[in-house]
Amino acid sequence: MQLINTFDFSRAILHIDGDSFFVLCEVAKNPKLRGKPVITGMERGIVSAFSYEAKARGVKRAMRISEVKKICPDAIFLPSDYETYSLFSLRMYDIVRKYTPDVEEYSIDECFADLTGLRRPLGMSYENMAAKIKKDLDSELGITFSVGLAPTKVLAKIGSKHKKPSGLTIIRGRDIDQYLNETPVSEVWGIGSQTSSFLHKFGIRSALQYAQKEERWVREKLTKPHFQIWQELRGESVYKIETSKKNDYKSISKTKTFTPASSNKEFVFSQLSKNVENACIKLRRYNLSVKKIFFFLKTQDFQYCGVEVKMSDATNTPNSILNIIDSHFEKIFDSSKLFRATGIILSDLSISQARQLDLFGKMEQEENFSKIFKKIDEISKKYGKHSVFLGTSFLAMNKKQHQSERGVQSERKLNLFNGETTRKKLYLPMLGEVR
DNA sequence: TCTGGGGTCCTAGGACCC
DNA sequence: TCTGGGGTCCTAGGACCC
Repeated sequence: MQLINTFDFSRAILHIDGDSFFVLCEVAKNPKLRGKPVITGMERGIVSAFSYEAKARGVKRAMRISEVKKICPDAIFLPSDYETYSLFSLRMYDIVRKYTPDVEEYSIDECFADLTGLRRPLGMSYENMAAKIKKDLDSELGITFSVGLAPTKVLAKIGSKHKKPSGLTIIRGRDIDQYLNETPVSEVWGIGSQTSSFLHKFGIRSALQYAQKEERWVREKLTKPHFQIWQELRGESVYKIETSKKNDYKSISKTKTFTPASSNKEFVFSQLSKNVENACIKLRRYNLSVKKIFFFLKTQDFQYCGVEVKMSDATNTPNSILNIIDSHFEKIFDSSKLFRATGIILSDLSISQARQLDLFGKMEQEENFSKIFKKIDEISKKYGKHSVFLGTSFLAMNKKQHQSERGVQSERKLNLFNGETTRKKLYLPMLGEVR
């Protein structure tokens, strides 16, 4: 194949991937865990991340905790501690930024960096930069990373995946074919199961076979994202490094599965109510308001039924959303079915702004709610999330809440509530509106 | 993969307009 | 009422990611 890129690095893109990130953060927190089969995700009942020791025993992603106990009785289960992982994540980005400002915070345990043009200023080869960054990360954070260096993002991803854990893989222009030949097309970043099986029909199994297809064929048979991947595989960099920090959302969603499944209408509604409250908390944190909602119920046999509603005015308070949901809830709830989860997706988001009063005083009411929830956000900041919540969420709050939270917070919560009196006093008026 | 939770982007096709 | 041609905007749903 004649690659576009005949020299080693037209661009030097680094991809850094934390090894079993959540678990290694836990080990860094508590060194006694080192060398043991550690598993995170306890609060969800399924495996989220697992140590290499657990992997060696046959533990897999998304496995049920109960399954794990059978094959690995000495496994150590931990709840996810996102605050700690986020701190490690920030430190990871900062260490890489000591070398270049062009860092993309791709996910909690991954980032990309563009090293192009830094050989002279830093006085070292790209290979040495990659090795040094990895060394800094490993030693400063006490956890290991797998690193790939290549001319494009897609190739750098292949590199970091090539040798794990703690690998450093350099894919020079002239090495591309060799690495692509070893990589199944289904493992390429951005090629999922649908596209893989489509490509299989044409005899394309390796990434190399895909990269060698004629441009015309790719353009005709596939869509833009896959065409871009094809370009990237051939060493032509089309994906830029996104250095801007994420500070807004196109959509916000909250879904929660509960066990056992339930056909109790009030209970299912309260689950949804809690999700709505959580989604609105996030909405307000980013100073956003929503105009379109989609809420759904998931039955025990994984059927979804949902309703989408467009609102005439943007809101960021749960009660107005719950009012709407309440008027459509009958349509999707069926007491002869068992439900296992509820969810809400907020889309058509915009920056919240002061609204003008309309003739009917509706806006004024919305403004007042907004003020109330602003206060509630302050209280939550002080006393912990869900120190105050809507009456309609009560059934959902009550149940699991205390197990997963730290004792201190629970106590405070109880004080603030002091039973049901406080809640009723605060929320009965709204409750009346909602139900 | 018998199924947890949170996102993004792209495209086809309909609605509507000239 | 039908026929031509061309454009924009919006939405549903697919596909993919961590």
